[in-house]
Amino acid sequence: MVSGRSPLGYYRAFASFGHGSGQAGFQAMVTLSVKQALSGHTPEGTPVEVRGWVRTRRDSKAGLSFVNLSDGSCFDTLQVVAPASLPNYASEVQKLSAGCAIVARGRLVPSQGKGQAFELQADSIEVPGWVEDPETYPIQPKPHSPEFLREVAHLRPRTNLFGAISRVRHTMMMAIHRHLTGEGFFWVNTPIITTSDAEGAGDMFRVSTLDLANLPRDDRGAIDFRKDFFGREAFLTVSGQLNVEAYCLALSKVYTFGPTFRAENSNTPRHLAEFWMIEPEIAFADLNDDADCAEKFLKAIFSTVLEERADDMAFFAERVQKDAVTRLEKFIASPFERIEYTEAVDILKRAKQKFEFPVEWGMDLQTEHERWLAEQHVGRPVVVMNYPEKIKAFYMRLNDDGKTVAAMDVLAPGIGEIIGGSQREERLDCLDRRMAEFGLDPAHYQWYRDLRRYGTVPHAGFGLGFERLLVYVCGLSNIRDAIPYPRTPGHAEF
RNA sequence: GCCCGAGUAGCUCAGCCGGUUAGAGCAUCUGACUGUUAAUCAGAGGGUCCCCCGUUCGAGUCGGGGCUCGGGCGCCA
Repeated sequence: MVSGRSPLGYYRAFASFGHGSGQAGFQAMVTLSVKQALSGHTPEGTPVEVRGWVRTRRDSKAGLSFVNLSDGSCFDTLQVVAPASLPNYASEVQKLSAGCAIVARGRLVPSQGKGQAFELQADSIEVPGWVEDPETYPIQPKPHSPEFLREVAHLRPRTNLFGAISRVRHTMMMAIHRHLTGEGFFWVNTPIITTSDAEGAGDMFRVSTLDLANLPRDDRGAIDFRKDFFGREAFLTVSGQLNVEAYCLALSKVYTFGPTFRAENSNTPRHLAEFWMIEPEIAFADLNDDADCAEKFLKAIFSTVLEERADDMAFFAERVQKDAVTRLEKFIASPFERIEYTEAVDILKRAKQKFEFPVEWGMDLQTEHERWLAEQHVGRPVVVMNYPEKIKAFYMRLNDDGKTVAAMDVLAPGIGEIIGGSQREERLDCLDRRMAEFGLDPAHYQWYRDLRRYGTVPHAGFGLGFERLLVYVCGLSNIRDAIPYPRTPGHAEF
């Protein structure tokens, strides 16, 4: 909504972009988005122009047609009323079908029909873009399966579902930047091309300019990457965390937010080869500070989406998942529970619930365990803290018990793990010991070790897959619908 | 990568134990009707039943192989 702006001010803001302005006694044409047209901020009778794509057309023998127009600016469509007196009424208006691009000019008036407050009484309708074969245009005014729409990823944003997802996606991205900025964070753009296997986080995509048909070889017959573009092996990033730690130990509160790549052969509704990840990192902070940060973060993002995209969220609740709105509201209102990993294992072992996988101290929790904890046992989001050191990454801080590291997972009802984080090992000797245990060559991590040699401090952070969060917010069942052009094993169309 | 399921009109699907010309809703086109709301009513057009091989007098239907899609698991965010 365009709150805090007078109708007059709104009008002025757009009048300068209109046609024929500056003539005395002539009211300038105002180009409005559908959202603006429906907002009620434009004085009745103002000459306006709206542009978009036809969703449906209904003809009336009373001498007019109703054209529902969408331009993506909001969930709702604008009803354009086209009188039979238009010169192109029979030749064009009555031939409009779903997907046609039109420019409609006329006056905004209160609607005589039910279902909308305002409508456009058209003086003219231009059709810059026809649909060449209406019968085979894939997007019809009816529900389509997400599976089918994945085959037409270039046209699916024209549906209610993907329009809503796209707007919520944008709103969430902006909400993340706004929230973290408000908390004093700086956005650090860590590299997309990397030469270190950041944390063994997964298989990596190789970046190379070598001629695959004619690879340079060294003395021993191995591929000579010294001849490659960067003079050594290079890959697409699997995480910006290690790089952002350096900026954390200078700017105190930082985050990465960018594309991330995993070359794993994962064929599930929860995995993408290319996705966006958010990784906040805070200095002078321990695991509890990290959990506080994560809780505040999630609640702020969800609040913003509910506030700014109420129209789209109402659609998800109506058509995708009944409790799409209420569970976010419940999430926001619930203080997170915090339990120790060791305690969680005890609870799971005592649970009457039968699990497919056994629970044993030292094993990572399965999705079924995580969901049972959050949904059945606690009934709200829960942070599980301090996991066995053997199942967690090398950079996580060893606890005093010598058996666990300061790692945390945020588990939410409905999905399981939504955030993973940890306090980082800031002690050089401990870090070196853990790297040795993981078989990592310290020579490849000199700059990372330097951070522990020069002004090291306790610090912590977490990682969050953006599309998984979007799946949760929208109530989707497949992550391939949470990103415009999904990349998965065997798929990089479009 | 492993396991399971599904491919029939533009879309969503029905099609029994193998048997005549493969159906419905929506969409499209034509007409009727109407300030209409995924309008309604009537009619019409629209099919390589995913592909190949096999069994059979006869295959959308049964068997084998392949392809594609979906789900579960693993890896993980």
